[in-house]
Amino acid sequence: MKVQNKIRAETRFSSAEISNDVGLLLAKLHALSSNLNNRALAEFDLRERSFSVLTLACSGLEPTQRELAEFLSLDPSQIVSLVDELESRGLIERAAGKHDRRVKIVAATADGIGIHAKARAALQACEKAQLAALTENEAVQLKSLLGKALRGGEA
Amino acid sequence: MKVQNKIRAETRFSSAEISNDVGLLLAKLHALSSNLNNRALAEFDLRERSFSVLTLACSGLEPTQRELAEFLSLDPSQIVSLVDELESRGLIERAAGKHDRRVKIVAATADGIGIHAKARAALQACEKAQLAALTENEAVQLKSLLGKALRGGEA
DNA sequence: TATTGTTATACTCTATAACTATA
DNA sequence: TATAGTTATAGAGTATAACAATA
Repeated sequence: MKVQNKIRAETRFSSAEISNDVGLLLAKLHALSSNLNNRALAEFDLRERSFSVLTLACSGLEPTQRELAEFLSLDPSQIVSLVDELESRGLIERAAGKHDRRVKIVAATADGIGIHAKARAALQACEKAQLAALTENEAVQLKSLLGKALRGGEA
Repeated sequence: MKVQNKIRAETRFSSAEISNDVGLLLAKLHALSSNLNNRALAEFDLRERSFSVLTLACSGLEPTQRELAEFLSLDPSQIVSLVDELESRGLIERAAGKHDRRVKIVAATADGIGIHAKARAALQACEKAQLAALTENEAVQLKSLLGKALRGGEA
C-alpha cells in the first residue's frame, strides 16, 4: 500500500537533518493543503487563487487590483488573469475608481456571491479535515504562528 | 514604499474572513520561504528541491529514488530530473540496488558532500532570518505543529 | 516622473499517462 | 501482475520586462 510505503520512508529518514527543515515542512504541508483545497473547489470551477480573489470581491471592501496583488502576495499581472477569468464567467465586475481613474475596483455580482457562499462552506469542511490531527487549540496556535512569522518576514 | 502599501492592504483586509484561512497563510509563508531559500541557494546553483535530494544523498542512508519521492512528496518522474541534473554535475551518483536490480540508490560524491555543507550553512542562516519574528520556543512549536498536521493529513 | 493595469515571455512546478526492465 | 525507473506532455504557478493611460 502506498501510504504505508510513505510512512516507511518517513520513519527511515526521520533521523536525517532535513526532516526538521521549516522550508520542507512548509512545502509539504502547502502542497497537501493546496491539493485538497483545489479538489474541494473543483466542483465550482474555482481554484485557491480564484477563490481568494472572489472572496475579497465579496467582502464589500472595494479592493483595487493593486490591493489584491499586495494582500495575496501575487504579481499585479497575475491578478489580471484571475480577474479576467472570473469576470468572463460573470462572477465579478471591474469598476473604474471614483477618485483615481487608473484604478479598477473589483466587486462580486449576485451570481458570484452565491457561488462563493457554497464554495466557502466546502472549503471550511476541507480545512477542518486537514487539521484533524490537531486539537482546536493547536489549530488556532498554528494559524497564529504562521501569521506572526509572515508579518515578520515582510518587514 | 512598497512594503508600506503591502501593510496597508494587510490591515485594510484584516477583517475579511479570508485572512484567517490556513490555505492562504500556508501559501503566503511557503512562497516567502521558497523565495528566500532559493535566493540563498542560488550561489551554489541549487534550488530547494535539488538541495533536498542532495541532502538525502549525503545522509548515508542509501535512499532509492522511490524513497526520495515518498519522503519529499514528489512524483517519481520529478525525482528523475532532479537526480539527472545533480548527477550530470558530478554531485551525486546512481548505483544499482544490491538485492533488487530495479532500484537505484542515490549517493553523494565527495564534491557533492562539499557543496552540500556550504549550502546547508547558508540555508540555516536564511531560515533563522525567516523566523526572526518568532521566539526560539515559538519556532520549535511551529515546526512541531506543521509536522503533526502533516502526519495526520497523510493517513 | 511615478503608478495602475495590461501584455508578453520564459522558466519552474504539478499532474498524468504510457513505456521498459525487472520482480 | 506488480513495482522502479523513465519519457513525454499539458496545465498551473513564478518572475521579469515593457507598454499605455492616468496621476
